[in-house]
Amino acid sequence: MKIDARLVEKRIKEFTDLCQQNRIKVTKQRIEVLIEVLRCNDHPDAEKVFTGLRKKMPKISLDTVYRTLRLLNDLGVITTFGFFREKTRFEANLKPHHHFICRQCGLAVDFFCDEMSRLELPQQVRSLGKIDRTQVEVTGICNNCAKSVKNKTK
Amino acid sequence: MKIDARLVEKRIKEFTDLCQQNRIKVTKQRIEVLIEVLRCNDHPDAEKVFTGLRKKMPKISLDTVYRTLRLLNDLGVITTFGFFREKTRFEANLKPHHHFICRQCGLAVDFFCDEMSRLELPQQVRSLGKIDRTQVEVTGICNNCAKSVKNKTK
DNA sequence: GTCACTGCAAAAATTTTGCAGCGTT
DNA sequence: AACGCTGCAAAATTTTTGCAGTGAC
Repeated sequence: MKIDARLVEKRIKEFTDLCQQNRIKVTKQRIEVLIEVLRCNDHPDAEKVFTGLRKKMPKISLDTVYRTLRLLNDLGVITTFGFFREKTRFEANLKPHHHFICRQCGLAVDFFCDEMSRLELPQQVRSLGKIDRTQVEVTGICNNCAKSVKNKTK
Repeated sequence: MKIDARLVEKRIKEFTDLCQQNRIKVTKQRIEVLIEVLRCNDHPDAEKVFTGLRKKMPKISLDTVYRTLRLLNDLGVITTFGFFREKTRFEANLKPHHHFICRQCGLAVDFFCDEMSRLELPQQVRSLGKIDRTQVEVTGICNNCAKSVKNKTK
């Protein structure tokens, strides 16, 4: 709940600098959405950001929150937990394993790694509850997508 | 693409046994959904399972696929990739870190662990593409939820 | 035969989009 | 002053639910 004002200033500055570089406007709503995500350290969804913000900014609309979250995510100012706008995906492989996921196309490849599977969790984590599964998620851009990105001017 | 018939038999038997234990009916649709998820090794979403199945079973409906996937997931016969029916969640913490997530209530706690952050990925994985992030996801039941579950007869 | 399951259609929930007016640059 | 952004409402997308008939036990 404690919020470090200096950190918030720093993160806002990072954001406004990025806006200037990208000719994106700095608006009250955008600043407030960023502050709200910084303030909530419990990985809020769009709805929670929205209701949290309404106390300070009663006129903000849910779609602006969605648009802003996407913008902040695209700029790399915030991240998503799991994937952005992804449907639920299923898998039948119940053996302990890990994933490589391409954040461009969603390609998901299973891999096994004894070293990782044997990892001991810090006591601090084990004390949070009963652990069922420890899984490594490796995120990146797959070779296929890397090829197509090279064609565009990035 | 290669599908091991013996493995499929084994998994179907596991499922039918669970059905008998739980007085759940074994239907053609349920068996076929399970086979389809076993057959797709690319972590399909409900829509993909549905369209894949329609070739064999043209009358199956999308809502049956959804219902069945949820049932299989609840029985522990399949898993989801990320979380089932979860909204997109955001976080402002950009430093490399890991998560404990309660699969009951969605509680997400960040934690740091040098040993994990320093993990070297197998060559097999690094060759899949450009790696941006390696994150450990620990899934379980948090202490709070464990308490409330104890009250029910499980 | 019973009652859980399916398919249909319709609803709920989540996220996106078109548009007219407003506010940042 | 220009034009990107907001809020509204409406649409699109993903997932769930009510109901009458069907099929598993």
